[in-house]
Amino acid sequence: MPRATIDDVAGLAGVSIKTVSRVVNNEPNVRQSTREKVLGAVRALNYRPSAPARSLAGDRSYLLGLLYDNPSANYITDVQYGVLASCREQGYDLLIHPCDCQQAGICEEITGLVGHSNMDGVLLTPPLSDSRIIVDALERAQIPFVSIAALQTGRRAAGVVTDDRRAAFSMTEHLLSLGHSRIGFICGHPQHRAMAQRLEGYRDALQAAGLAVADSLVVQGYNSFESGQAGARRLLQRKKPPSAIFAGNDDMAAGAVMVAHQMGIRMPAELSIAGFDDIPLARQIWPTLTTVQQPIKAMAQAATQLLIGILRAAPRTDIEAVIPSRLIVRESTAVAG
Amino acid sequence: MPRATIDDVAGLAGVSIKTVSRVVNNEPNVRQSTREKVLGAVRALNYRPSAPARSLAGDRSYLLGLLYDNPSANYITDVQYGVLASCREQGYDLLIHPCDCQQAGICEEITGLVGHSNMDGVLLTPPLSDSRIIVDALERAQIPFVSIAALQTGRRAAGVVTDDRRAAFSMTEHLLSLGHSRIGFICGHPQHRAMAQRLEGYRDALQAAGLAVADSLVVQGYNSFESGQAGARRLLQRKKPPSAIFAGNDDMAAGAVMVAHQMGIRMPAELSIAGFDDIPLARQIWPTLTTVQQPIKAMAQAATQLLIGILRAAPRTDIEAVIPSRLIVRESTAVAG
DNA sequence: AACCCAATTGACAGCGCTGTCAATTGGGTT
DNA sequence: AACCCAATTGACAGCGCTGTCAATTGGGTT
Repeated sequence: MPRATIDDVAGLAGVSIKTVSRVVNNEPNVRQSTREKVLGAVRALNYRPSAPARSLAGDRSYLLGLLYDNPSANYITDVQYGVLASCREQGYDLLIHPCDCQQAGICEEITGLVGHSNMDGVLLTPPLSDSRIIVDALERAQIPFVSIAALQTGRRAAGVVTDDRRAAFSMTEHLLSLGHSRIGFICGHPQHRAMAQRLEGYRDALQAAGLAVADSLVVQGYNSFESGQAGARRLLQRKKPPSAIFAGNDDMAAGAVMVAHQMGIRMPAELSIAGFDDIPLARQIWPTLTTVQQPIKAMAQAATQLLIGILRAAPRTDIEAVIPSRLIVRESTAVAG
Repeated sequence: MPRATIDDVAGLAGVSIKTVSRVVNNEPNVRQSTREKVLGAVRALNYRPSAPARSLAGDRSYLLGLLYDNPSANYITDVQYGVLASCREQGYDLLIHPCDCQQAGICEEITGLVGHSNMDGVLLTPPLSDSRIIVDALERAQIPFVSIAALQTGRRAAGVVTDDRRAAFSMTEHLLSLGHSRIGFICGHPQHRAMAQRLEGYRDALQAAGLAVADSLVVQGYNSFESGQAGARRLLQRKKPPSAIFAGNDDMAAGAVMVAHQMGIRMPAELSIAGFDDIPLARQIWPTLTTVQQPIKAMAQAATQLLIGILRAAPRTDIEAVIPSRLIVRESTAVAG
């Protein structure tokens, strides 16, 4: 049997299609008895509104986009999970779009994608959320968006963040409390604002402890496992290597762990390593990683709710929701040897 | 300026909207000169057909769904990547839908999802592809689908697989050639056909080498890291533990590696461990995993192409494309000590 | 009882395409 | 030159909804 349409429901309930539409969309000003009659017919016919018809008539698609940069694979799974949870709850569907942040014409690609699938709005993850040209392009094209990341300064937009700086501060304190005074730091990608915040938190804690921030103990990474390996190698080959390494994310920390294994350095006895994010990998390598549990799913959910709210109501802007993260101590950190 | 419609293009090109439609959809029987005139207007106006309007009028949505079971996170990233690549190429969008295979009412949930978003077809990954009730439901609802997995026996359907049995055979041979004669095996989920194939390959190789398949060396796992840990613990606590462990996938192999670390067993000197899939994790743990590189992205791409082909042409069924996989030897396997 | 006005309901156009089928075109054939 | 027929083009309905605005309802008020 073919799918029931709004006309079928209206016929069975003995009302006009407009009234069915009102009930289905939870609009006000429908008598309770009428609402029940319609809902009965909806159930009887197993009616589900046609998404394209709604979309065409109502000029909104109930479709959100999730844009992300390719390599961030480990992190994005959790983001997807959170976003989908909120989408389903609210009757939205989700299109995912990995894209290459660096690529020429990325802005046209993104606005093209959004236009073609006519999404109602998009969710942005770092590093896309940190790109001025991409955010500019979205604003110019008047595409509603929410960042799952810190807002760019001076931007009228909405975002959901965690307290990166404070969490990095706590992690550094943790290492200091274990007696480490030479703590290496592997920075994340220089263009990711969250990564800059984490470096700040590290610096703050050292200063608060009265220690100098040695340039030789801070190396540049690029968020990837491989860049973590490279960074750790540089740190561990110094004349006076650090007794602890704090990496800007878990992927890089895992790379550092790998290098330590290869160099025959025992962890945590001879070297403590800490990460940030608490991706599944943090529990799957040995020693398991002490890290900062970032509530990625919760952040993604909150961002999605925010976006849907913006789509429904008048655009509220300048919103930055902060969801706190917490320290998880596992096997990779211990008292300095 | 508002988005250009088919009428705008028709007006500018001086033809009817039907002709524009023909050109845009690459239909035959349009004079070359007309086609060029229309394409010129399309470019001039930056015209992009409205997805919902097409969908409503043409009764197809250019939307595919990718269904997968929640926990398979590590594997699904690659699948998504491959599927998306093919989708973009062909002008399709992708909706992703994690779902819980075990949950009551899963069939209604799936057909509901597909109906609501009115997808043209769906891609199935294991274990969904191995569930008779789910595949039955899709067939009953006449939803076109392709499995990124072996077909269920006796089923008229299409799927893309790799040569699981032969690859497992090769891996076992590899371990045998290193002098291991007591090789433990951690099975994958009993309801995943691919996992059963891998066990068969392991058995084949032992038999081919004239060795008995000891029941005590085969333990049941459930694909997860944790189940790999449990399985490895059981194997290594035997009076005569194996000198090598072959796990049905990399997640379980990684779990085994973790257990060996915790028990103070040196790898690969005292214990060789091998996995299957070559997920990123295989390179991120220490020692790096010897494994079977499954061409997941290629399989996903092939499956997507197959599905789109089926949607376009008359439904071809009974197709099983086989994409070969290959052995990757890393640090986790070595000559028996 | 007549009236009023907010609450409720419905008629109908129109969103931007594709499918159907009829009309037109134009080069080859007699 | 008249005709024919495949190739090409176009007219128009209709997909299933929502938005707009007008019509109706019905309880409170005078």
